Amino acid sequence: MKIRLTEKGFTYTGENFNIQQICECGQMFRFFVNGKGNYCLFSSSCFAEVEQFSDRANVITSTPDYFINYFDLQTDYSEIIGRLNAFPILQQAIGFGKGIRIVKQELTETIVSFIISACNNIKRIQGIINRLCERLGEGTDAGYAFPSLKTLARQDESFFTNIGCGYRARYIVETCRTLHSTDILAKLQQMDTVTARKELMKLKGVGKKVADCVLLFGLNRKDVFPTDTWIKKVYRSYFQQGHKDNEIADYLVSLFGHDSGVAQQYLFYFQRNLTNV
DNA sequence: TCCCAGGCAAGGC
DNA sequence: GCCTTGCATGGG
Repeated sequence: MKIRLTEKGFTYTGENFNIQQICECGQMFRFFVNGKGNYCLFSSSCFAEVEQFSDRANVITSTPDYFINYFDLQTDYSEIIGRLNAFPILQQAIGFGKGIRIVKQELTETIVSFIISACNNIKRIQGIINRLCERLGEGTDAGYAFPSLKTLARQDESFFTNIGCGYRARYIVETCRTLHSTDILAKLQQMDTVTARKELMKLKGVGKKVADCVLLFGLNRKDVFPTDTWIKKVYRSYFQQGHKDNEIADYLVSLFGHDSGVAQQYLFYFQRNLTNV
């Protein structure tokens, strides 16, 4: 068994799990490194501290079931890697970040977080989301939960402006109220990827890129390739040229199929760490 | 300082 | 449809 429950949480023994890479590959925003050098992360109302070793990881948490699902531990990433290694640039990126896994985040948190991410930098995104949780989230001994949809839908635009959302404030207000007053969230789970994307893009502040991030990180649809400024750099450096910006995502999905989302994260992490450190 | 950041909506054609 | 522009804010 790769997963063993312990008195403090659980231990995962196996390949393809590196908590630094999982946190830093751009899919989540609520994490920090504590005094012991351990990555600590919040998701929804759950908290975990992870001790990383070369052959295993100890996940210290009061909600092990949540994080066993969250870390996508039932998926065998070596199979995905085996297929992606056929592409030389992927082989290189996987060599750099083979411990990445696609996490399964709660839908509302994913939608709000990635609306905030638009035309923003990662430090500032993290700051805004932390303030959002501090002001509206339920307090626990570990920190603050992500606010409930009900609480979010009750805020007016000035609240989101005051925590630094800028012009995204009105998008968040409108989208939270829509999510709260309809059953879109439940319906999204049942839709195929293309239909779900169209539905997501009806939400204010959600375009193609944000929708694809929600599909990947919130609905665990791996047949999408969120294409942002970093991925455009990757495309221009390593792939066949000639596609317009709005054609790149479809082209990359045509190459990587149901492994697209995982490929995207390997390449994103690779590109950011090559050029941004 | 000035440029840019995991884009999106709205308006013009 | 496709292309351009404005947008709040703060990190580097």
